[in-house]
Amino acid sequence: MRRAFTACFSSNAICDKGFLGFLRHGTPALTTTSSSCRVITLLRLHSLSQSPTCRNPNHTPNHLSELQQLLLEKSRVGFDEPDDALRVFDKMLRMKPLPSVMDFTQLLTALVKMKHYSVAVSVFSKMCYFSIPVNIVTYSIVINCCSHLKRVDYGFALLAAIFKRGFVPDVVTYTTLVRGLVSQDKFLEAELMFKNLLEHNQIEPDAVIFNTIINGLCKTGNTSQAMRLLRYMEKTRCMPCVVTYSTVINSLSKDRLVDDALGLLAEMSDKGIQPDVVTYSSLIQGLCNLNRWDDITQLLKDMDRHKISSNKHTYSILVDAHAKDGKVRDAEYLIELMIRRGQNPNVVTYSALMDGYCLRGELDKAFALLRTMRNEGILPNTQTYTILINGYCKKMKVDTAIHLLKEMTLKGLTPTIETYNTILDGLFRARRLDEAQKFYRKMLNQGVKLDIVTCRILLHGLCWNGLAGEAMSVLHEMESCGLVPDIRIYSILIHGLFKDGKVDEARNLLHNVRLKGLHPDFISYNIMIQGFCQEGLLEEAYKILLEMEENNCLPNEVTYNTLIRGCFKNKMYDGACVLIDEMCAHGFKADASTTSMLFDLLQSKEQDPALLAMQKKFMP
DNA sequence: TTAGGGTTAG
Repeated sequence: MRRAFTACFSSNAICDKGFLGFLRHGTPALTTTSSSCRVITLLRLHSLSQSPTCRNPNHTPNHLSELQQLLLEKSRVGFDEPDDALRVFDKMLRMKPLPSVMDFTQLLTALVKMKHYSVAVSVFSKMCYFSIPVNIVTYSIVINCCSHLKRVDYGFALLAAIFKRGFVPDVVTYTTLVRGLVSQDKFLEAELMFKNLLEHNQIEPDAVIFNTIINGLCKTGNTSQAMRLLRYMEKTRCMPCVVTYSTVINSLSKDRLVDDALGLLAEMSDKGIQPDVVTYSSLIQGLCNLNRWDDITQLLKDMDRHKISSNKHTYSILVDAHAKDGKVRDAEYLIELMIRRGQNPNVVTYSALMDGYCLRGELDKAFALLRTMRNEGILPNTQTYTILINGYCKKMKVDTAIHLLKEMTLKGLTPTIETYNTILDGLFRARRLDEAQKFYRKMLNQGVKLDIVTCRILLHGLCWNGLAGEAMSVLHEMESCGLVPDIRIYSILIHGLFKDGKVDEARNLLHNVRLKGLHPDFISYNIMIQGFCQEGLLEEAYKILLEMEENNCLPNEVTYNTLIRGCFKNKMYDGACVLIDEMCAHGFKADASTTSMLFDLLQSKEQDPALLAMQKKFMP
């Protein structure tokens, strides 16, 4: 196990196909599939390419104007298949005179609309090969494709080509690159590039490039800086727009600062900037996270008043919130409602409902929903399977979960680290230790990159199965591989050590936590109190209680209940009585386990004076 | 100037 762990953390080799490999990889085979629309398209183009050519520059040949109309239409609605676009491209190559740069860029746009970014890149490379004229717009489109494919490095290679060919990149070209950097978690580089462009007057910044940077700030957790940039925009010629506000509102909502977000909404209205469905959906999401149902109703009414219709996103947010809150019937009703209002649920909507079923343990319904999705032609994705796998694992049906993992892989879906973590946890919880360790090794062999959650599951699994010693060895391995354990990892281990009766080791680890300057949280403090109580070390448990108060981590209901039960167990009824009074004074209540313990004690025949006093107090 | 860039959901 330890060796396996080391192997995982030291193997970070990345397979890089390079630009050509990437092009080859991205080029689909020019074969198979047909649809009525495609046939019509091809017939039209066939007739276009057969028609006589016209070289009069003052007169657009009929076939070209037809092509332009077709491309315009396709760039609006997209082709049915990428193959269609490629066939159109081949016909265009053979046309005389050659269609214009704009015609070719419209073809690329159509591919981008269909999200066939790698196909668009390969079309571009063919254009270069056949010396088809290109311009800065063509380059910007292709850079955008590279950004979407998370290959901003190729985007920069294209920027070099732009300079080499004497074109001048404009604000759109640079915005695309900035966005590419942001989407590849290179925000600092994006910010630096933006600042340089401004300092050297390379661009006249517009709202879009500002919004891209603001979005980057939000994504990197700098919402307050994003807010400052919004304020800065107000002082410039390009004023913040609905997208600027929506981006910041979305980020504030995610940070649980929904009241600030609502403040911005009011500000927008004051300034005459109309919020749209994205603005409202972001706010609704924030309110859902805080279960502020009344405010959500209010916002939905506001949307109605302003004639802003909910879209798939809005409904999915609402379905998810209801499902997570256990209100699956309401979630089902919302899906019915969205269908009635002409919004078809998609994989996100159904997966959210499925999560609700799984949380309630209604696995039959969750599985039936998977079938419904398939019948409706909605393909379940990795997250759908992960939700279902999680549902089965929580119900200890790990074999079904593993079967689903195989099924998703066969369907060409790539499980994520969350999928693997879920199964690993399921195996440990089902106490199928050998299989868990085997599964873990398989994860490593397949090159799955572990995260801190995997480590927690592994350590928790070992501790849960009475192998705290082994878990400690894994911890040391983790540290030697450069992974910094957090307080949750230490809590798991301290819990495990106490569980195995290794009190001295638990104490040592606790000492290490303090030495490392980590701040224990409620959970870790409560674990320690429980551990000491279990061992009859009430004095040490009480010291932890005092430490909590000193460290501004005030004891909660769990703390008091744990300590009180510890007192009962160790026949320290006086102490229990004082703690009960203190707990009540703080507005906390005895939980089910403490109450039943107290009830049993009061029923007992024990003649302890403190117990008799308690009897008088609780059963007068 | 009929072609290119920015915000939301599980």
